[in-house]
Amino acid sequence: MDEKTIEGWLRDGFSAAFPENDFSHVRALPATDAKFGDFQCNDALAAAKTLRQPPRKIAEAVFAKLLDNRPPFVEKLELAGPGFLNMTVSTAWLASRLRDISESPNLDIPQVGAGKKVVIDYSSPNAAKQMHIGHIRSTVIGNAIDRIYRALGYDVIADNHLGDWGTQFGILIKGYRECLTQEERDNLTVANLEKCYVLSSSRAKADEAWKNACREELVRLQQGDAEDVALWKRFIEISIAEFDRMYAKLGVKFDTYRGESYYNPLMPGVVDRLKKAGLAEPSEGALIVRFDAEKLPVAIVQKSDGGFNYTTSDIACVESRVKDYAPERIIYVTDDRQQLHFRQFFIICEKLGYTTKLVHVPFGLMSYGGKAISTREGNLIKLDDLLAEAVRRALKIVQKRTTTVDTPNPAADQATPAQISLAEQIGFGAVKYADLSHDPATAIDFDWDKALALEGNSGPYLQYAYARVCSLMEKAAVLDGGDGHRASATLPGDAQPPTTGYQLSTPIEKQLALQLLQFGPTVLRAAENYKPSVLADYLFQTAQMYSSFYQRSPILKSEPEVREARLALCALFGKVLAKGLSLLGIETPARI
RNA sequence: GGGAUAGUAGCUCAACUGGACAGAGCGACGGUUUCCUAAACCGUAGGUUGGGAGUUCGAUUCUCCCCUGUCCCA
Repeated sequence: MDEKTIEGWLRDGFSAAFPENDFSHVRALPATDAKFGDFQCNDALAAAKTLRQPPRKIAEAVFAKLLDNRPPFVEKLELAGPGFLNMTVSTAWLASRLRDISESPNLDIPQVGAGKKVVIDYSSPNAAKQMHIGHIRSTVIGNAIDRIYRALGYDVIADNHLGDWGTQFGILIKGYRECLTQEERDNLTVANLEKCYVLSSSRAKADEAWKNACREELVRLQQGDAEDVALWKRFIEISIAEFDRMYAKLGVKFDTYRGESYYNPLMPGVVDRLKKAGLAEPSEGALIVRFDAEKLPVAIVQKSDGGFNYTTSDIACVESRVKDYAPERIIYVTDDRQQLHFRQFFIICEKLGYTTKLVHVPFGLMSYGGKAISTREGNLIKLDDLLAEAVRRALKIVQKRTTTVDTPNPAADQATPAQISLAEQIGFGAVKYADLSHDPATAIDFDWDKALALEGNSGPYLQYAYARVCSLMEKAAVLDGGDGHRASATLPGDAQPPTTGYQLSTPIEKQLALQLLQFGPTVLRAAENYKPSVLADYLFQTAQMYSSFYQRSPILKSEPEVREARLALCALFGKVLAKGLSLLGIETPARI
């Protein structure tokens, strides 16, 4: 038994009491209330069902075994209520655990993904359209899952499944030729593409000849007409450049941009395999897959006009990814309207013999004013505009705060580059956190003030907590006779464990220490549940705890030993906070 | 019509997958700056977890039936 793990001891206790059963799942959870101790184990209660015995009796049996074998660092073990096992650990043990975390290169995040590959499919906007607030969720949630999986040691391939193929390109090419000025064509932007699409498609609705012309362009494109293909490529390039501009602001990076067009040539092969496997059958001129056993509606894999659809292209996509990457799992982050579609094509993949774990992470669609976001509703807010407003709001506060401190001349309406950069870190952080702090499943009705909250449970609250830690470290270094640079070396890099040890001399310090121990397990839980919100919530709670501690406990002015110990605790908190925020894609400026 | 998903404080959300008295933020009210950044901290008020039944030591969580919203399929 690893003498540092409570869980090893607990599992041994359970196994000793009930040798027939498997207790590898037994866990020590943080106590729900400090009055119960530091940790609690509920598994004796949970075992009541499988062991068919009263929970209290099971707990008593385990309790006896645990007492026989109690490691020194468990100061107290109590049996409570219907069968809770409550534990109190020694401060020395806690201190040594803090030291472990502090010295661990990944802050004790379990490396469960080592040697495993995972593809994460997210963001996936449509080409030739500007990104709007509805795109935040897939991008930001997907990116956080991406970062979290990397932190767990997974080899992640972030894939942007662009909507770069389909009927809209006939309309676009026709629109490009007829609806734009020469100048607009020469300096083509996504905004202009969007404009000519709107003009062309509305014209197509009213004008049959126009509609046919669009269709003809599409056919030419599909048949590989050099001119149309060149145009299409240009549209895609311009679109990707524009997306990348947004991704740069959001700190998002993809490994590949394999859009729908990439899989287009593979679709006939998919249909062949479906037929051979006996999964697809003809119906009313189309080719369908039935899901009688699963009680799901049929999926069309080839339309009566010979065209394919999403089910087919997504199967082709799985085949392609399995072949190229051999991932252990593929994660799709899309809105929840697509749940049926995913369920269907996951089943098909399974029947085709693919063993790769396929996961759909559905999120609630973002609405605005209670209505779906669409051009037609006239409620479409461009992502660019949202981010600009976020920076504007953050800048207002940044200027108010920093003008007095740094720049004696407040006349400047013009923000300095440093102020703008800071406002971006804060504003973008606020936007991301507003989304990530919610369970992906909840639908969000967009609200400027909520999306850009700067107080309370918000991104800036966490950034502020971090900046205060940095400031504290800097002052400590100065007081120690240094030049103030030690702080930047201390954070976010290496928090030096105190020579005197983490003392944890007050209850709040012990609480904070216990909370910091939960960082690794929390990151794992966030990954297992595909919920960055689990991590966001943890970070907020931790920061609250820290702020409370910071408020009531003098640090720099304490006695040398206490001072050193508290500084170390603060530094470790800072490291955990910075790491956690980085996993959410939120930056941590040292000053704010 | 079938299915998915949600319903928790005035508002926005949590609740570690069945655990101890359901917790935060915002808003409201009241406090805290000769003191390490007040974007902070402390306190008060606010709940029949949509309704009803069931399963068991124990239900916001699981099952069934209603009600309401959103979405998907034909």
